Amino acid sequence: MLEHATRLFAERGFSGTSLQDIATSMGLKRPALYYYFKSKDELLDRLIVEGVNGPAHELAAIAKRSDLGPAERLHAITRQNVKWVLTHTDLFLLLVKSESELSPASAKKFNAGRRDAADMVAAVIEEGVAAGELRPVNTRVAALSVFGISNWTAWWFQPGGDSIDSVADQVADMALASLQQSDLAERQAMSPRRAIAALRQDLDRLEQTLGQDRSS
Amino acid sequence: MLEHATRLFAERGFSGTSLQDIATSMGLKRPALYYYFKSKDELLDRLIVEGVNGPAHELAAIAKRSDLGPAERLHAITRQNVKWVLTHTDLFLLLVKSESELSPASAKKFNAGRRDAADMVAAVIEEGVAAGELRPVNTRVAALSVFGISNWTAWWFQPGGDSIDSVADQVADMALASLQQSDLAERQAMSPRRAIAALRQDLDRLEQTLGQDRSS
DNA sequence: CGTACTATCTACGTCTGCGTTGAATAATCA
DNA sequence: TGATTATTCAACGCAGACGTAGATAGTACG
Repeated sequence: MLEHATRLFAERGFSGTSLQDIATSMGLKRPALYYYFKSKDELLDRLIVEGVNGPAHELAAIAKRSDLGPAERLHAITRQNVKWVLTHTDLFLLLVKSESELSPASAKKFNAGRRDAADMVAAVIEEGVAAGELRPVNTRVAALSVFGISNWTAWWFQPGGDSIDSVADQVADMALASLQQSDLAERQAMSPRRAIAALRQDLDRLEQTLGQDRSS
Repeated sequence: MLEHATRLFAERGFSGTSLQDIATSMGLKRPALYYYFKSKDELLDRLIVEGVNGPAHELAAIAKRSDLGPAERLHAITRQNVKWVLTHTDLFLLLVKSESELSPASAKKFNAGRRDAADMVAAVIEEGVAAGELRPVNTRVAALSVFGISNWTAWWFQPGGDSIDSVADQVADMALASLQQSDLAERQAMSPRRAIAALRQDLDRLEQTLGQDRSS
């Protein structure tokens, strides 16, 4: 029943959905709903409780993993975030569309959660820049852009088409690539010793290619 | 006065904003508004008329420019799109948040416009992939992701901080980088003759670096 | 069988918000 | 200055939506 409410609120907005609509979609009369919650506002609060800190825990866990480099963590975070958005699309859209109608307490938690998430991603990017894996950028803009590419999936993903995993993969690839240091710039910045090592790799690859191409 | 309505609708949603709210924000009584429009729905329709095909014209013009390569056009389109979103934030948020409350005719035009824009960007990306400038990807996902990174700016941009132009620049850089062929992958795909030329360039750069570093 | 609890309903009260009407006031023009 | 037009208002009617009260039916359990 919370699913029905979440779906309708996500589609038509909180104010745009009457309890009558929800009741009808469940095959009930309107007063029956008051058996489950005290008021429409309390219903909204109950719905968003699961949403405010939904992905925060998992994202923070990824951000802390020391076995991955910053770039890998950024990729994993983006991927995980897309997967959460696409498996909780209704809840996510409800949160975004009805942010202004939240109770003050919920709104506060909501904004704090968003800020924390952005700070967390910004920190990972900052780290990646320091390590030379990512391009030097305004980390706040970069972090929010990563959320943008992830969150917008909620507006266009269609369950019938591509799988959630394949979309999450490509979106995470793009998010990482959008910030990753290009090889060219990387080499210009790297030490002569490392540059020579990179050139040797290139030569190895070239040799392989020519070996395979012996027929031509 | 249309500005007042757009702003309030964008903040609190169409259903969430009463005509009383709008009147109060303008220092008028509610019935005075009916001198300017026939009904609340007509007001909404009037507001979105400018929005439905807002950036479409300019974006299409960029997409058609033959003096720019696909990658450059993608960058320009993204940049222009971000600038439009950030100079029409209220209108944009109104459109996105109240999509479900549009009149059928407006909703149809709105969806058609969105689809056209996505197709247009997808076509540019497709062209870029064919030209080897962009990575091979699902062009639909890629195009919608580009819109994601652009559109999400509406949720976080603050007029006080970075300038619209600087944000648009960085976002466009990221959007392009998210799809641009990396040097490494490029070399793996390139012919041996071109690979050797690229290696020679690398050596030249290395020689220059060492020449400058003679003191060490 | 009777009590208690669950889940739902019909009917009602109340409030908010939309839209209308007719009149009053201000601006403009002849 | 008189007439016409532009702009605003107070008062009203009405529909829709929230919330409440009390009744009804089914179920569990001693």
